[in-house]
Amino acid sequence: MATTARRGAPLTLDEIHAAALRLVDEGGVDALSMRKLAAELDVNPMSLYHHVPGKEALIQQICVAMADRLELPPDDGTPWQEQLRALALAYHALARAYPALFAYAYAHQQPGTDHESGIWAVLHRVLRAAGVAGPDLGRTGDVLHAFVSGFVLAETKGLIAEPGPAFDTAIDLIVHGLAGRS
Amino acid sequence: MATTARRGAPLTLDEIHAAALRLVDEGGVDALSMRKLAAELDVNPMSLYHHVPGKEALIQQICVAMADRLELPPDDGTPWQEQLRALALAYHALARAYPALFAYAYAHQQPGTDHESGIWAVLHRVLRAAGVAGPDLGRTGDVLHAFVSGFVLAETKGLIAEPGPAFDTAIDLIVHGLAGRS
DNA sequence: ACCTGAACACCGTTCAAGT
DNA sequence: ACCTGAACACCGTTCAAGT
Repeated sequence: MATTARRGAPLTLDEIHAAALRLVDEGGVDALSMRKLAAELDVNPMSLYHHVPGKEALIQQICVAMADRLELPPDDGTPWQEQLRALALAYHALARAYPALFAYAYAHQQPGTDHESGIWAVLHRVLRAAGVAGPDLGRTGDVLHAFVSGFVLAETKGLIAEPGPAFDTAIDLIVHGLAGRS
Repeated sequence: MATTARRGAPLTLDEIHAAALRLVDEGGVDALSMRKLAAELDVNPMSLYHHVPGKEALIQQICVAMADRLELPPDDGTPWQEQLRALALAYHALARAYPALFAYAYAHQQPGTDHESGIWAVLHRVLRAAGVAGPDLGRTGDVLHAFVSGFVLAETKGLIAEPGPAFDTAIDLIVHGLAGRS
């Protein structure tokens, strides 16, 4: 018999990730413990360590799983203002889908790790379309990423009184700021 | 004798806060444990609970202690662009002084708690000077706070490649965005 | 190869007891 | 009033042992 003692099927990394995402979704990152996760999967806590190096690594893994779910807007022919708004909306949607994990990912982000996969390519493409070039490109990209991250983070925390109008205000401010720079 | 068993002087809330800030400063919020804090103060772990309701409350307390150290720029007669920059710089300085705690405070901020004391008054004053009024005032204030918070957070995390120029880019973008709105 | 139980070194916090 | 020791219910993780 190849079946394990307590479960019908062997433990899977995807299974672990799904359960971990569920726990984090329900009670925040603090609610994720290796022991509770194992209980959720009906498995001995130590079995997890055969699929994952440790708790911190597991959290990193579900962070990139979240980042992979970011639906980057395609390069349709629409003006850069609209594409910038679409990108911000995608980021916004991701944060709303995984509020707790998004906040954790932003707070624990490391300089090297590029958790957002292709987001930088899209952002730079849009900025180039807006006429940003040379050394300004990298700086403006960093700034806009920080701005939008800060906004969606604040929004998911309930710190924005009127999220809808405030989102428009935010995008308008960025668009006018980009258009009106010296 | 009024002296305690292990220490010359009785435990003080200020003493606890100072030690907690030191621990967080050295190893991040995760490095703060009631037991390590007690050891640092040469005291039984349980003694802390006579001065503080619990760990989470203690962290909240040192967060407001940090917020109190925010040096808000005075209302000199300088143009609003300059005052906005000064306010952002003050926020920036606070984040650099307490990087770990600042990130924690932003990630765990609650809607009700106004951790930043007078910052909103200053921000709204500057925005009014910039010609923002009516329902735009609250929205724009929320947006700018989130933007600046996001930027200084990213900066303390080392996510901004060129912090100096990027800060200028960020302020310029906001200033032009405010000036050029419809 | 995959899983497990016991064990180690930690946590935050309660409670009854000390002075 | 302030402090303490023992205890409870948790953690993450190592390690040797099972199949």
